[in-house]
Amino acid sequence: MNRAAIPADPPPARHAQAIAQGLDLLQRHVPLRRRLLHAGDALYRSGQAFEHLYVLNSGLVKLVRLAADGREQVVGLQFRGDWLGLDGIAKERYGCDAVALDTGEVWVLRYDDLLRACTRTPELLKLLHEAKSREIGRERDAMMSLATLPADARVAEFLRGWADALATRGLRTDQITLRMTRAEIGNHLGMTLETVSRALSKLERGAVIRFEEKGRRDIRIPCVEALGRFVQRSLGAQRPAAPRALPRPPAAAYALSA
Amino acid sequence: MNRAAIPADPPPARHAQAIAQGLDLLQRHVPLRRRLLHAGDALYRSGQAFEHLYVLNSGLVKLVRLAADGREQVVGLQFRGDWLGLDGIAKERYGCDAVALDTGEVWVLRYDDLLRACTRTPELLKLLHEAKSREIGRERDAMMSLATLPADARVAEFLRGWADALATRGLRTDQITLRMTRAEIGNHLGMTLETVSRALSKLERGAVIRFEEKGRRDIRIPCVEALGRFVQRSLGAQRPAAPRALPRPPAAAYALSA
DNA sequence: CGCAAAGTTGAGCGTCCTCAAGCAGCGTGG
DNA sequence: CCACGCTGCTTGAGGACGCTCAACTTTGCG
Repeated sequence: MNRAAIPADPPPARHAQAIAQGLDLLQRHVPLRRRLLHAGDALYRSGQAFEHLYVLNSGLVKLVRLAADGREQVVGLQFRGDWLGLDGIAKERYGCDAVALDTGEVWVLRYDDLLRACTRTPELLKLLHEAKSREIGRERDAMMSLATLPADARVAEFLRGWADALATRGLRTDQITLRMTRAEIGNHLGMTLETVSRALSKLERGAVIRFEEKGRRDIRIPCVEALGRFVQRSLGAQRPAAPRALPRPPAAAYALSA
Repeated sequence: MNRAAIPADPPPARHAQAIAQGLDLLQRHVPLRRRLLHAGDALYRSGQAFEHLYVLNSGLVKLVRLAADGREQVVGLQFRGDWLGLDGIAKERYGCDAVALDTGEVWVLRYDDLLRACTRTPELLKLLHEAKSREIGRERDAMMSLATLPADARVAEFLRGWADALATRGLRTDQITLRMTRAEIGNHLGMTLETVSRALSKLERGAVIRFEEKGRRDIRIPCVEALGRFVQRSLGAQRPAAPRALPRPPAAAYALSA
């Protein structure tokens, strides 16, 4: 039926409340340790034995995956309310480094404690399931960005995603302080630092963003929608319509019901 | 400590048994419906209300994500034992299309049935958690491939991943039947169909793969390790050492314990 | 004040995309 | 049976996007 019409995400900033409630639920039902983070601190490292899950209460954490051959990539950024270490459950070893990019606080909980608490408090289990599900979805968006967007648009999309993350948490979205170097951003987005720099300059020339004076890491976003429009424009320039689309199957074989 | 030394994955084909056991556990404790799949059948569509989870018993399914602007991408392939629909839990709507690429059988289970069963049979819950965790890890590998490898190597890595998936399921890995067109592969890997074709030709010239006569979709892989070596070589050609590495922080701030 | 790290910008080049032509497999119908 | 058309695949030529290399500026810190 309504294929393209993906329903809009839930209300604007009711999310923020949901996150606060989730955190509250956690702290009331699961034994946890609070740990203060400073930029550069590692929560855990790739290959380390999995034992704890982490929930970020404040601050910003990057996830860095490293391959056996030495390649490494920033595969994700985590904000308040996000869970860390979920990828360690399957193999009983973490699959990434988790490194703080800013001061903050993380809640450390033993995985078995959490599971125990879940049996008593089913809402907790729901919280955990949703966190994982969300992570999967987010990663797929990142993949799609890498696979289908030109460099400029990828940077714009990255900023839009960051702004969204802030909005979801009830914070102002007209100003972002990037706590990463151009090299880190480039690594995350699959491009070089020079390309990131040029893309940002181009966004500035197009009045989509503005640099706050002093330091090129504070970015002002007058209008978040303009970022989305910039992405659209890059897409439209490539092809008249339906960029890189797959040939759609005959739309048959719905067979939704029994 | 042992940073780069990520421990090798569990024994060779004990995995196959683990998958079979998982499926058995499922079928014994969760009410499920079996559904036969034919190539082109859609299990579910993006935006549809989430209600069921699916576990693939045989066959091959692709996950296609579609963005609001019409872009779409094959974000994953699922084999026997894999779970489908996990991304629907958070938003209560599926985030992808799941389309069969081959004949097969999928087990359909109501999510709430599963959760109920989990309270009685904790191993089931463990199974579910692991499936999600594995999915997260797999997606990050895909991201890294997109972000850090040149086109040729991406294709090689794709084949290696496919062979791995077969090996994990106790199947022979010296022969792969690609059930996708070059366009689909290219879409998945973020390149055009022509580039896929050229990459495959190059792999053939390098004797890393061979085409089975009749149809260019059956690929023979004399030696899986050769694929990995091909990736390494593409990497080495780019830079003398440490391709696209991040500047590693002072390695301080371990603070593992209390 | 001076050095190191981060960022910007330009010039040249390589990888990959675009466009185009040709071929192979396959089902349909005369 | 073969002509026909259709879809999928391969290969080549040319061009564009993004990478490499390099010079320079700015910021931050001892």
